[in-house]
Amino acid sequence: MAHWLLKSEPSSWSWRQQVEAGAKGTSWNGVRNHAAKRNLQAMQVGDQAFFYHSGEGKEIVGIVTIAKPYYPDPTDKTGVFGMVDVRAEKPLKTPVTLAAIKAEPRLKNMALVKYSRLSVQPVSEAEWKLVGKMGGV
DNA sequence: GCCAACGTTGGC
DNA sequence: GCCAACGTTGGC
Repeated sequence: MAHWLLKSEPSSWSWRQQVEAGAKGTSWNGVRNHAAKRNLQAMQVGDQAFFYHSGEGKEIVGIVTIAKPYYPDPTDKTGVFGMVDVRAEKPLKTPVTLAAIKAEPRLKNMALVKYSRLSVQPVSEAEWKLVGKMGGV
């Protein structure tokens, strides 16, 4: 099972809204970047992803599960981009901040640090475990 | 096909 | 509010 990281500005879509969406989940739409698209396409149902708040917070706040694999994004008129469905799994007991990630040498290769603008990122098994531990999961 | 200009993202 | 990174656009 692969792991991922999804970024969102809380002002447009927050962890709280994701939780309130409940078990049915919601579509992760609006991705308009080809590298991010490739990651979305690689996702499988049951994969888990960190939910990261950019801008306000700058921290990983929760874990979501992929509920539906890649399908066309109706908000994209060009038809080039797609999306997946995700549902909130659980919050981190302690949010893991970007500062904490940057301060941890074993996380220096995380995409979040190296490719900060990429909105859908892969997370390695080692990174997933360590960040989970830091977050009290 | 190159590259300058421009827009967007997101950390600081 | 600034600016670096980076993707996209458009002139040549």
